[in-house]
Amino acid sequence: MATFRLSRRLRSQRALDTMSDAQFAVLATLKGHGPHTLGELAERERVTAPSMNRTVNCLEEAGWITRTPDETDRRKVNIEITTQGRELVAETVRRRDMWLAQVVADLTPSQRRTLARAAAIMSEVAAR
Amino acid sequence: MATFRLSRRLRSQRALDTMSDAQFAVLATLKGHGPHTLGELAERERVTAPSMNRTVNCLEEAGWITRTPDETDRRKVNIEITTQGRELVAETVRRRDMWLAQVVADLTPSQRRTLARAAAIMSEVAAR
DNA sequence: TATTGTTATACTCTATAACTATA
DNA sequence: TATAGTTATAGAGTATAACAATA
Repeated sequence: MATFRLSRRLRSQRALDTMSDAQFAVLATLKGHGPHTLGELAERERVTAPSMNRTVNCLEEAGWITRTPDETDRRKVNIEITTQGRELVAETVRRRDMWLAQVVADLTPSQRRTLARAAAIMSEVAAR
Repeated sequence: MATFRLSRRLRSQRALDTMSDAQFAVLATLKGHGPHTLGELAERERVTAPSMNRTVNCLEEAGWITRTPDETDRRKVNIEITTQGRELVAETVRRRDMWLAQVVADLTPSQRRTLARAAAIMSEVAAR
């Protein structure tokens, strides 16, 4: 329950209210891990290809990403984040960091250490 | 990021694949905190009344909840979880607990203490 | 023939605006 | 007149099935 609550609270801190979680997740992946094909994005987000295609369409229309046909395998399409897309992700991260910084400032050093250790364990657990 | 990852992983453990998160959240609220009016549910889930109305419609058609006009204020509708609804929530909680139990079994006692402490801090933080 | 991306279709969640019934 | 719930309508995410282009 604590995980669900905190997740929801963090998610509410974003740069653009109009952008959905699904869209932002794709944008964050592209910014953090470079260009991906549609299939790679779909697999990474555990979503079907048509679903990811729709999300990517929205991002493309808004100018946050670009589609480029792959040179070597013409079936593939390389999806890349634009400069504006990068800035949007950065701004959202800044907001979340600001919110977290305020919250963490009120915690004791011991509580901070606990959260840091827990984060590592939680990531490990979620990967199973 | 750890919070988002774990949240997603936990959410994937449910009794009915066909039930959405929004529907399950309402059901869990009704089971844990008793009957609510439509407006109360909407406010609690931070969603508009029409949106909640639609979710409640689906739950009612499926037999997980019942609608009953309020006796004292006829504008209001009391929404209550059914016996089957209770069982569905219980089953989902069982599944999540089973998954968590398996995961936690592989952790050290120190790691478990860290997660327990972190959960309390995270809940507190999310409430701000 | 298999793979990659796309389109067609359908259902749920979300919202705002407008409407009904009740207070 | 204000409030609680509902319906109308529209946009986005999700899915499966079917299709086009390419390997």
